[in-house]
Amino acid sequence: MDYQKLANLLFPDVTETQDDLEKRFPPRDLPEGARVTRFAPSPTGFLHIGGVFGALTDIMIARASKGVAYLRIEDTDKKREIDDGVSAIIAGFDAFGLHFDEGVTGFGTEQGDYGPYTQSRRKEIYHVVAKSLVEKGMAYPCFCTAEELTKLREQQEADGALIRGYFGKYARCRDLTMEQIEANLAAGKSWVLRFRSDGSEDRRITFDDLIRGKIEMPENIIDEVLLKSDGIPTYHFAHVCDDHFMRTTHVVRAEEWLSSVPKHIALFKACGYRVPKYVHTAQVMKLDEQTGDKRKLSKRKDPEAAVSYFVETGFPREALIEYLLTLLNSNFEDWRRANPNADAMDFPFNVRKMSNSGCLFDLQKLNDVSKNVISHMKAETVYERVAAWAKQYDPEFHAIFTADPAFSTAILNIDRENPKPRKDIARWDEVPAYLDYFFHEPVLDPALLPARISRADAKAILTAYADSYDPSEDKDAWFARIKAMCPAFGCCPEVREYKKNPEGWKGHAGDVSTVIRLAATGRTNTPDLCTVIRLLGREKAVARFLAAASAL
RNA sequence: GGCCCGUUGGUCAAGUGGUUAAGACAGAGGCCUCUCACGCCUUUAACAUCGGUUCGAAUCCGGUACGGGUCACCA
Repeated sequence: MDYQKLANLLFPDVTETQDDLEKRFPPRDLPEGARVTRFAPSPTGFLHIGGVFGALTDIMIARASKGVAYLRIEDTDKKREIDDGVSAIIAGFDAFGLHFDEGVTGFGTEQGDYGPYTQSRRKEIYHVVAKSLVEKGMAYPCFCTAEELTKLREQQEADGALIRGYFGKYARCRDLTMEQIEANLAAGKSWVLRFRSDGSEDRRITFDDLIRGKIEMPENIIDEVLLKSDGIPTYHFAHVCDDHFMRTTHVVRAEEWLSSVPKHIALFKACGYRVPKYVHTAQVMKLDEQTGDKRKLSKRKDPEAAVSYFVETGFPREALIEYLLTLLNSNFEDWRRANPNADAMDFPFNVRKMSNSGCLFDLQKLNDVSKNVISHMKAETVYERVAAWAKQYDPEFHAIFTADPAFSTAILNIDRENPKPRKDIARWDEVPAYLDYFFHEPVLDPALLPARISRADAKAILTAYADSYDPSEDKDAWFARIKAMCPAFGCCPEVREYKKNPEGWKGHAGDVSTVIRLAATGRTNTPDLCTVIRLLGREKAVARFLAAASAL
């Protein structure tokens, strides 16, 4: 067989050689030990939480080694592609403040010297490599139709073949003569380019996965499709070409790819490329409420799988990143405690600390992380974030919340910016209900009054308090006055004393303040009441006391 | 089914032959306290299983079970 002739027949337009490509995409000039990673999604749907997980891994690995992380779009499957797939990915990363150093940076925009970073724009590159493989006799055209392949599969199943696929004696087109190929081509038959595997089923290969360690597998024997009939490469071939010429050092991908590594190694070797390091990450799972089993987080079944869920519910982006980092490297939490104000991106990430088993996505833990993150924010920041969230997802609240920014900021500042800040808020969508009583007149539910306090007493307490309320009092003076009011209503000024002798009193200072709290806010639990009332303003507060009193 | 990966408390996990088997979230109890939240203290709870190697095994080896992945002109 004259492979050179076959190569020219198959790829008449290809004039470049692999050497040309090597010159076009020279090795990167990076410091010793710098790692080049890539995140390579397909634009087939919304950005998945697993995508953020993977991208974050790429970025952290690159950052910790002063390397490069780039974004490549793998749009080789035209059938599954959706229209705004790329923008969904970009917007998703943007929402979480994740930025790549290189690659696709926006809608139709790219940056970096190793592009294009969109596979559909790299056809010529793949064809150069494909042609060279044909020249070396390592790839051949296959004219089998879909029906023939289906039949082949059925035959193998019927035979109970242990290994299934296009290989060995099943590979009908593997040994076509030049005349047969020319005839098929002349007849206009469509063809794919297949790898001519020289693997053997009783040889095994070993490789190192940075997370899983040494792995041994049977050698690849399948004549994998390299180029589909439309000339677009399959994932396998594109992976090899791109990661070589984009000079990727570490291929980070989900563990579902683990079993195709032998295929990829065979291809790298056939092309004469150095095999990159592999990092196969465990998948993010969730607990199926129906079956009680752990299972892969699914785009269809689990709304929280889409990153848009976190945007809509209003988890701050930092919280999701922090949570993901704790999943990625469990010592992140220790580091965070030691460096409470550091940028999460400066965390010294270690690939080897990554877990090798799939973890459940734990919303409760995210909640906790988020409360901590928010508690460390300044009131102004919280205000801005809530306003931005509400603008899109709760316009009605947005209107009242932003009507008086100084007031809204002040109420968000209660018990904030001190060594033990409150941790009431985990997500922005909790804020409207949390701050409700500042914006709407509360209704006092008599059922919430302390059982020890009669309605008549409550009414008297409120009337008396409305009269004497002095907004200039600080916390101590404020509570001192509450205590001073107690004896008039048969209540004990000191809770501690009351507890020692509950029989001697109708109630205690806490009960009195509960009545006031109910009148002012309609709730039994609120942040520091003194501040709440002061922020309400004397007029409004007194009006609430009197309204509640008359309702009793 | 073949091949591969995995399995430490409810969850995330530390741990690489000798530990009272960390820590965090969640749960329970308590302290603090005007309520709540915060903080602090206490507490419940785990090495899938069976064998082997070893003076000694969560750690090494093998079998079993269970979970996950993969076997396309999808990625």
